Amino acid sequence: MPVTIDDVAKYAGVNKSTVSRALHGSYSISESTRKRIEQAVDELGYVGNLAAKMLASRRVNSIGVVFPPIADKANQPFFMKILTVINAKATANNVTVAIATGHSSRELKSQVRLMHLERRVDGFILLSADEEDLVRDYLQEEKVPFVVLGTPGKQSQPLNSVDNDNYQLGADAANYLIRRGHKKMVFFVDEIRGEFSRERLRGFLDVVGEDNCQVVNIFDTTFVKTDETAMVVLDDWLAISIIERLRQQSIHVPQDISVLSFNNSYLSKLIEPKLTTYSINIEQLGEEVVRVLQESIENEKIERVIVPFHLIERDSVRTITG
Amino acid sequence: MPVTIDDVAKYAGVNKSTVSRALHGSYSISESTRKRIEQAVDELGYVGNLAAKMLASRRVNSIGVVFPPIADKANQPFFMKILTVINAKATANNVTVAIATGHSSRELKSQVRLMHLERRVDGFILLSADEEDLVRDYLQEEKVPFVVLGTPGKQSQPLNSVDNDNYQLGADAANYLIRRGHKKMVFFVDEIRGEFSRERLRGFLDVVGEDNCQVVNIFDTTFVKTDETAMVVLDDWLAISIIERLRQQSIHVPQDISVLSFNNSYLSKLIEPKLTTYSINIEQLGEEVVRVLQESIENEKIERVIVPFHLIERDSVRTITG
DNA sequence: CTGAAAGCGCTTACAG
DNA sequence: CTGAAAGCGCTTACAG
Repeated sequence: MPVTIDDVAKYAGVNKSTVSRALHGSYSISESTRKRIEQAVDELGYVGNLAAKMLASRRVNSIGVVFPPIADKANQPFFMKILTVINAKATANNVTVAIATGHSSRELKSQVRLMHLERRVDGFILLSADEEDLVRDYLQEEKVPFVVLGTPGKQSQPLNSVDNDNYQLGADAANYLIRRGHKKMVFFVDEIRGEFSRERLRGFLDVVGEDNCQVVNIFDTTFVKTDETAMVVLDDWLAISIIERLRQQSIHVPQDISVLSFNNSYLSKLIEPKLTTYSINIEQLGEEVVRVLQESIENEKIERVIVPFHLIERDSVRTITG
Repeated sequence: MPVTIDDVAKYAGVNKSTVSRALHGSYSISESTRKRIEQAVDELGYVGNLAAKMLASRRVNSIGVVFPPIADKANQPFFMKILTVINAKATANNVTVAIATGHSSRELKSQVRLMHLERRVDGFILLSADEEDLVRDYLQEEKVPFVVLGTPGKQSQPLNSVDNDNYQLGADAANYLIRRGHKKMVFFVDEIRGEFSRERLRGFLDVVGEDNCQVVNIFDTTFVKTDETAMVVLDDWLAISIIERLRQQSIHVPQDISVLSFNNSYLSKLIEPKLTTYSINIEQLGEEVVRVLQESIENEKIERVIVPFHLIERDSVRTITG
């Protein structure tokens, strides 16, 4: 039989309400009884029963992390990494992480709904949101605390989000390439990724000008390089597959064309040439998203946080002189 | 205010104990009152409060999934996939999934310990176990139900596990290559992955014979191909980086050397040549692991399950004739 | 087949 | 600073 708060109280010779208070710091307890209680807890190896706490306090100390519908993207390494960071941060704050995964937005929503109705979690983190997003809309409707990671998409009311500044990221990429002497460029878009792809493209085009940039869908294999000297790809993985495609046409990177990509993933320094890529600071993204959620649970605050990025220069972009 | 079981009872004109029983199927309830209760549940939108259920029933309906210490491998796509499968299966059985991640075995153990002591979960799934494994040992010591995915490593008593037959996998790879005419081979091992790497190697060597196989550490870049015509690599990702390394020495796959790898990952059909690789049936692995855990929670049964594998033939292995 | 009661292990006003 | 009591929302013997 696990030891209960009553055992501790008896052992320390106080009432269980005193034990409860001593264990929560914020109440005034005499130094001596606190000592005795702490000792009792130690000697008995007491750990509070979660269910009882939840029931009595109406707080769960658990958050739900909602993955994107797996078909498109859930197994990119990004999601595993961010999950790890979120869990670390949550654990440090004494909250556990429950997850929701599914093949469709509908499935996800029904999981989220159940988790909410059963009061399994205090709030949710959406690891991504589509333009139309059942989960987001449900949560907003029900006034459940949540925060979306990345571009929040369509929203009826303001909501919590933690994001990179994708517009700025695009603009920065453009400026970097121009500084290295590039004039004509290709920008590969990926329709699946919606919003954040569009934002980066917008930032990029605003700097280089539409006339200097060919916009190509990543899955369009009919693309032919003309006078472009650089290309921007939304993700290291895609960059790798494009580099491979080009190699088969005897177009080499970076000699014939430079490649600038995003995410600084594991793979980006494993392949040849090592990729020049933007690091999107997953660590900070994860910490912020947990912090924002917790504050929102506490006091219904709404925040929009932008996390900075930085460029990792490696070998896939060359400087054009003259 | 959420609706409670009392509301439902009042609405249906019965006692709440009757409602509780009606909702759990296995009790005998007259058809008519069951109807009325179900209707009340629908109209009121009742969903049971989890904490109250847990406290009263002493069951949690939640399982913990423990990731490997992230440093080495947690962000391989395999883990994301298996998590998805586990979650799907668990959800179908009305149980939620909580996770534990960490940078070290010690960190992981302390998370697991807390989850257990607070009774947040009924049992655990270890996504991997090392030869020496603090988490496994703790769980075993405390008699907490758990199952390990993959080779269970050192164990003081029998424990639940769900695994591929790694020995058989190695032997199968050897037979396949021999059938395709290969005689001299290289087997790349990866010390990080310990046990399952060793098992596959053992199966492989037992078939081809030690004299016909050069065993090379994956991180040993001094490897020089001599008369070998085929190599076996533990994982698609590693295969890709080796193929790249060889290409720089103008050794091409599969013309100059064949490559056989494992996991049938996302990447394996994206690159050139498309990889011939073993599919390890993640779907089934995930379902089994949940089933075994639940049975173990129910009735303390111990099981050891082996999940079959199959080969996906693509372009990286060629047949040697003559 | 159903009701009344006790109990799961906590928290938190209320009093002093 | 501390105790006694009520209550959180369920489940489950016990009785009938």
